[in-house]
Amino acid sequence: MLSLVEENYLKAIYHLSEGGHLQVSTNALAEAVHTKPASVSDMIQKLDRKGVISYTKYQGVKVTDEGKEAALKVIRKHRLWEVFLVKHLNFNWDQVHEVAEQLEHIRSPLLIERLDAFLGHPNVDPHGDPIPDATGAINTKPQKQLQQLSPGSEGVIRAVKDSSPEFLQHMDKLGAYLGAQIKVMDKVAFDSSMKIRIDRATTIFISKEVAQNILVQEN
Amino acid sequence: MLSLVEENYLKAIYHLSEGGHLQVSTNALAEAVHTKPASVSDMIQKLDRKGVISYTKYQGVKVTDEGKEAALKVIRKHRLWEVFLVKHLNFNWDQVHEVAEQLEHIRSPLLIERLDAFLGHPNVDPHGDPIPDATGAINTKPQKQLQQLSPGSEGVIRAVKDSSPEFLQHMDKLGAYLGAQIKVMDKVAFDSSMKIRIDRATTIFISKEVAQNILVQEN
DNA sequence: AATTATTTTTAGATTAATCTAAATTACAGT
DNA sequence: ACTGTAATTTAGATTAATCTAAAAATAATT
Ligand SMILES: [Mn+2]
Ligand SMILES: [Mn+2]
Ligand SMILES: [Mn+2]
Ligand SMILES: [Mn+2]
Repeated sequence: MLSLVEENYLKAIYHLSEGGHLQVSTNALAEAVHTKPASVSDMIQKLDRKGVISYTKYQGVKVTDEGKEAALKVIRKHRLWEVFLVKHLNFNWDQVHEVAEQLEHIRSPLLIERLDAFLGHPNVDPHGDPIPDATGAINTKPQKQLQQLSPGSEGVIRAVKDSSPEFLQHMDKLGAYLGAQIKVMDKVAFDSSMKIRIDRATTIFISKEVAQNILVQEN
Repeated sequence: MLSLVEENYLKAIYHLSEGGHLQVSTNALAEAVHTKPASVSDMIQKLDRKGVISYTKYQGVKVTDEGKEAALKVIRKHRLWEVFLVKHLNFNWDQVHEVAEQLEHIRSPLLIERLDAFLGHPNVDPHGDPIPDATGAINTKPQKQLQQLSPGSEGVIRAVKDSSPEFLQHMDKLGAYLGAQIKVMDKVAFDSSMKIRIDRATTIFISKEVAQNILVQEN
């Protein structure tokens, strides 16, 4: 049984190790959970004792199979709640994260099972992130950063890498949304910025930073 | 700003003082929040310092206006979530309390406002308890304990005083539900048990204890 | 390889919430 | 008014989560 705080640490470790880094460093984790490295050092020893991560001093941590299962349960809840907020309570996609961060800790197997059914067993959240099923299985489709496409190629926006309100509000301003059809019109070699056409209608310019945070399914 | 634990104490104090007792005793509160009197003694001093209750040593506590406002916000959330669970997630009325006990602490003014609208601004929860509006106003209708009715009188079940799973499951077994039409057929002087007819169809016997926990609106 | 610099861990404190045991106050019945 | 019981409060500890400052280990640079 993990506390709310322990769940947040575990989820952060899981997310940090998703990015390829098998060993998650103390400093990176401190940054992610907004605490100091000293606090992290204490906590990872506790999580190691609980068996959800494996930790060797000065070498960082790694989630165990048991830890992965626990992390995925929290992530599942987080994303299902996000779907509820957007689909049924008319939240915008930039307003859901903070609330879901709280709701993900509600303990009730029945609740999450019923919520999932109520929502029609969605497989992605409002940011395009996949929702693990009750067993923890994730349905992951091949996606590329928009930045990696070359002029002429087309695709559909499927997810965003950055779910911060700032980025999402910028997306809204650009008229870029999940499901939008896009075509790369031009790519500037100098700064990797791009000109893209959305829904065969409007043409916009986006910076490299933006293009890196848009994930597309290529046609 | 109150912590989750402080919110639970405050809500308990509010509920205990609803029963007419203006001053809530340390022991009663300890029982209600499942802690020891020593812990309560500490906590009520803190809540007094925060201005939500007024406390004089050895004399018990009383919620202040500010405290009442805060308590009603938590109660509003608790009851709205209960409605959601029953109406949309198919929970039975005996399954909602524990989960609502957690959900009532989620902090998001937007969430509760939207949830209220989504539910169609209900004014009672699944146990017939009134739901305070956003300003804290409660719409309270005249209700009597079924136990107080005399033979021949009729009415409608509007609420239950006891929301424990045990009592609610017993209600289910009896076929007694909110909105049911009832008529008192007979009342035994010896033990105050009653014979009542539900929906002009089935006749059942109920004990004094049961009759005291059923609230009816008399015709 | 030796010396810095960085990262990580430990030591020692702090705050919130709880407990047990002891001290105090209030109340009730003679 | 006195005395015993019950209720309440205080004292002192404990656990979880955090912090700052200092020590130790690792990594990077001459
Ligand atoms: Mn969280
Ligand atoms: Mn998301
Ligand atoms: Mn609660
Ligand atoms: Mn209720």
